[in-house]
Amino acid sequence: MPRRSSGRVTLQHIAERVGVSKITVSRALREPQRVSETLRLRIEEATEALDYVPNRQAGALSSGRSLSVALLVPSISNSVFSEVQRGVDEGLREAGYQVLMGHTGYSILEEERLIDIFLAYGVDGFVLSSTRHTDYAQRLLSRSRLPVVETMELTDTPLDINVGLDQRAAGRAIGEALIAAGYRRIGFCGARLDYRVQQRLAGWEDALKAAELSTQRCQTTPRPSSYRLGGELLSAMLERWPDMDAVFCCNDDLAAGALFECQRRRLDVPGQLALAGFNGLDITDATWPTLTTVITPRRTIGEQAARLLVKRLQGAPREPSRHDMGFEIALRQST
Amino acid sequence: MPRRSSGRVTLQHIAERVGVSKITVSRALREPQRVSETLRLRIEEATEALDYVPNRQAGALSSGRSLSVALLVPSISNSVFSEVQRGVDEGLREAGYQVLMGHTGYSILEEERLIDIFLAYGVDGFVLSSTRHTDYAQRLLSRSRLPVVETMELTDTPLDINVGLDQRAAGRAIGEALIAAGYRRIGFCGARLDYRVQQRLAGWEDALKAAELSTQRCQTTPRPSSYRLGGELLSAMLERWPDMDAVFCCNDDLAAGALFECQRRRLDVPGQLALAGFNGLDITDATWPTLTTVITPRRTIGEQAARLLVKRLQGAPREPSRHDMGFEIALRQST
DNA sequence: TCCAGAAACGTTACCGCTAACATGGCGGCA
DNA sequence: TGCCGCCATGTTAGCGGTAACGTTTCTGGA
Repeated sequence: MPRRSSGRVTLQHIAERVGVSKITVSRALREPQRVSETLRLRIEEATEALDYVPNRQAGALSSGRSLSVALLVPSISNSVFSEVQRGVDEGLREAGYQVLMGHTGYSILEEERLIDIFLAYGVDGFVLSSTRHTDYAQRLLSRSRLPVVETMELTDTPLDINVGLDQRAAGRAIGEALIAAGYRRIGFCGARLDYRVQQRLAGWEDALKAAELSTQRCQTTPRPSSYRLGGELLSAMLERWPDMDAVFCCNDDLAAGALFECQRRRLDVPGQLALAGFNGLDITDATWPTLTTVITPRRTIGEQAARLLVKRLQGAPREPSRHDMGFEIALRQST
Repeated sequence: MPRRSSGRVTLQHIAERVGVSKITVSRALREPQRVSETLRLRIEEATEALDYVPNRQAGALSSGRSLSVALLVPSISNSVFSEVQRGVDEGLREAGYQVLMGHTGYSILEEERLIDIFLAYGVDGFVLSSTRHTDYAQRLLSRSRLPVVETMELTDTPLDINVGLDQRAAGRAIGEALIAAGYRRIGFCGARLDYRVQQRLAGWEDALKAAELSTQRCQTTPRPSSYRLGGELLSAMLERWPDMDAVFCCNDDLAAGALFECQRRRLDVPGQLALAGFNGLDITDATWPTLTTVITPRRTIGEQAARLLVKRLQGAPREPSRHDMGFEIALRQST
């Protein structure tokens, strides 16, 4: 008993039109050199004439490979990750893979849910943007035996491939840069407080402690980061520590928001207060004054993740590895 | 001859463990009320014990529904679309659908490619963020008979469902607002020049012509929008039309960039030059001075798109419709 | 001339799941 | 008691592809 026929054009339709078997059509489309020239042309013509769209689900079910990869990012609106996404996308597209993106909202539970979903979709690999996962997520991943790239931060215990930068070292470096520039009463302001932000904070503390400076000027909140929040945090800090001469903001959004607040208060930057951000988003190079920041190689991280993943997808053996992509301090007008 | 068994846990494994047939397991998971209480519990237990992950590809292949929907946006880094995405995602998740996102880079050819790909993945519907498509894309969509929502802008000839706002009317409204505020030598600056920007420009011209003002102060470029570009365009405009007293930027990024350029030039905003943006991104409410803009209901558009799509996915009949979600002029400090 | 081997295409049997129909058992009612 | 109908579960036959192996035809060298 035939089920409702979806009206969809299948290999069978093309095969009948051309007068061959469907496996031949399948071959003509996937391995053209294995089919005779004339037949291949006739099949191509029929394929176009019928507007054939292959059914990847069927193909994946049969072959065990879906030619797709899941990319999980914490946030879509955060342009930090859109850069990573581009790198990943570009690298994987070249190799014939489609990237399916999900966003976790900075929650490892949501990450777990997405891993489950994308496993159900039969992806061939994962690019994650963190090194922290739930136990169940780790079990699912290791059980699946799929290649996994953990990005953005570095870890001593990678699940598989790890591509990122040393967030703590970067935090320390910007702290040292501020100290070198002569600032002594340096504050830290952080939002969201995910693991990466905590690492940056730890690095900032490292730098200040090494210079025997006080690390008390530290204002944090679990609220998500935004321009306005940058202004609010800065206001609170100025109230608590009026003598502060510099602030390292855990990301560029906060730094820009803090800068706007300074403008509102007619506070001269960097004359009365120096500001530094983190990531090197476009805005840091556009504001007046331009913002000192830590430029993170997001695009490169994405590309490298893609490159290593493709190697594994094409059969390279699994061997846990860690790739430090570094960072760069950009001293600009705000310090 | 058995093919390589993937090590994957299937319904069959659970069925054997519990001692029933796999269709019963399938039912227990999808329609729990159709299976006896005791059996259901045993099946649930086995499912958890084995970390069963269903194979959606197989399910979709068999049932003809994948419970997934494609959302195509022009750009991921543009936060305008991340808001739309959230609305869509939320609405569809409630109904049990997974959103698969793709980005077209503002190219209808890339959109066509993605439509082809997502059809191959067997999505059950599309949310597009434009009303302009290639002929082939339109053919594919109409052939597929899948529900399609075209968002962001309005059209007189929707493929199916259309949810958006009247970009031209919005452009006209901000033009009129500037005129009402007393400005007479009003410029327009636009980047990318996609269809929506062209509509805003047309609206701006409508307003100026209606007030018998010159529309010559118009600076455009096909380059993608960015903060820096806003500064560059403004510089060029100030050079060509030193008498200009207000500028409507086609989006908030340009407006913010223009504002930064004014700060750099020590040009008082709004005293010497008024600025207006478009979209109502967070930044417009954070800068100093805050930026006048047109607030577009991006989140609402996404939610409404999801709501209408779900209705169709659940069987509502197809009837082309157009939904104007409006906009709001936010007069702030920059004018 | 003969035969091995490659090239070109076909047959069969699945991948994992579900729609549709089939079956057996039990309660309720005339 | 007998029959109807429903509830819980099973059987069969695919969905649209592809892996693996088979068959036929062609080619060329001993």
